[in-house]
Amino acid sequence: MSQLSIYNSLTRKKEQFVPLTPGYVGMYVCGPTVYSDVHLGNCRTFISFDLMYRYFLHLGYKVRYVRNITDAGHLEGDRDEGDDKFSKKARLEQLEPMEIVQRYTLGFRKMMEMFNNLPPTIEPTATGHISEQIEMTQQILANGYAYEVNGTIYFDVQKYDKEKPYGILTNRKLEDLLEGTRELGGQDEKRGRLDFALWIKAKPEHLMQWPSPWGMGFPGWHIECSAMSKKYLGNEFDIHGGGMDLAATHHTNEIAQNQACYHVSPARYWLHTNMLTVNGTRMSKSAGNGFLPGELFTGNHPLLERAYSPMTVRFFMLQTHYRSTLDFSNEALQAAEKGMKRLWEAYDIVKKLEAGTVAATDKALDEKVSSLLASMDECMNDDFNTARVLAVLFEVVPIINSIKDGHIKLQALSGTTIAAVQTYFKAYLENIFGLKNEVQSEDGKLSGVLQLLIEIRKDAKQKKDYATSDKIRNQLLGLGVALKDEKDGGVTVSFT
RNA sequence: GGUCCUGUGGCCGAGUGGCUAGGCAGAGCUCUGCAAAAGCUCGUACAGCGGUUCGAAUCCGCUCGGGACCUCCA
Repeated sequence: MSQLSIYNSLTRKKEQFVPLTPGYVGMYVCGPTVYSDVHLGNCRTFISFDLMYRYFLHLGYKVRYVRNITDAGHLEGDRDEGDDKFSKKARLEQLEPMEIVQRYTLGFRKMMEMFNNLPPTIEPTATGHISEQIEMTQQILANGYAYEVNGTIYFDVQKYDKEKPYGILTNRKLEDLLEGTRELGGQDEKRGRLDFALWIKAKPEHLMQWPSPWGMGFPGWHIECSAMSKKYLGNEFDIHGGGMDLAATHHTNEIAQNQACYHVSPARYWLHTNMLTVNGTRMSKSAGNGFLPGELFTGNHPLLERAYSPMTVRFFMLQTHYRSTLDFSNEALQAAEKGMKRLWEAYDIVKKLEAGTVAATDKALDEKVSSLLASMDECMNDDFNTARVLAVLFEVVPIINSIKDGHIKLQALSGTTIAAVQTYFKAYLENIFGLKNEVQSEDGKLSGVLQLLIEIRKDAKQKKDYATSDKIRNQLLGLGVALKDEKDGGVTVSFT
């Protein structure tokens, strides 16, 4: 089997994945800022990294997956007169900042659960790691890469860039970056245009503030990830991930902070997921074109024709590679919904197949299926290409359906191959892709009622009383229960 | 302006220089009391123009179009 290779933003190419410690993976993903509901773009990133997390587990790695919760106030802009996001919202809603944090943290976790994302192994909060952030800031100061102005500590980007390339992650030169930045205002206390705050002095009315060697204040945005990744994963770890929009600023600053503090770049592999778009434009908070997952699940949004389930959305995302943009539309979602249904019905058949011990009667077909299955691993190892894995699964589907319909005999495939199909479908659909059947199983009493109706209908059919049999089928369909007559005389029930 | 990404059949989307991606929609056929599902077959797509090559959607150049980042955002 091939080795896993992943695209490293830092080197801009695919590299074979070699963990720092054999058998273990340390992965840090920038989590949400919990001052409002997560929108779907955020969810895409976390679904992408959930997929990677699941795949590492599938490969047998022990994974420490750290995803932070940003619950400490950051400035709205990079100017210190701005309110922080939490206290602003709090005043608006007459709530304590930590009430806001609590509400949206719970909401976020709920959404992650609905999408069937596994929880990270550690989910640290910024406010829970203030002292670590202060310590790191002190060390950066001691190392000479930061300076204090009136109780605020700034990172000295130009000094840093003399020793290490500041724009290494996004392949930019300092001059080019400076060119794109606005002029410093007259009263600005920063020395350099690109300098960013490690610690920010708080005004008395500021709701979230902590004591520090430089007076009361709060941490800058970038330092939390540096401090927490270092604490739980060490100075150097395997993977650091996040959305592409974080690369140029947040991740660039993280690398600079870690280098300035520990003289080493934190992560070996930097993974960035691409944006979700609506009508070709990026979905974002500031653009106001974002969907909330809840709106999607209820269909309650002007752009949505109807509701789409969490698994439909997850499947929809898996049909695209994580580094490609994905455009959102009703048509595309409906296509995904149908495709997933087809795949899942085939999976239901697969589960019921009885793997014999006989050799394959159709050698060619047996080999074809085997090689299809093997290619799934190849696709996944090629930078988590879920789109191709799905394509392969869909190529196996007609074979499965043909076995069910009797076009292909079960014995055409060897028992080993049948068992492999079962293993692969389960591994990929459930364990790696994290899909689950959303149809609620009917409870005992209703099941009995349904069974009765099916029997009455069967009797009617035998008497060629099609008026009655069609009435039962049509009315049940109207209630969301679809009956399908199978060739063998049986009936398949599915819920819509 | 700088740094990049991107343009694939009606829609969504993979794609290693040569072999059918796949899904959805559409057409035909088979099965079927009908329906649904399923199976089989079908579109001969790669923005345009040049170039490299025996051969390019895939490499190079130019043109046109779309997008991202450079400012809070996954």
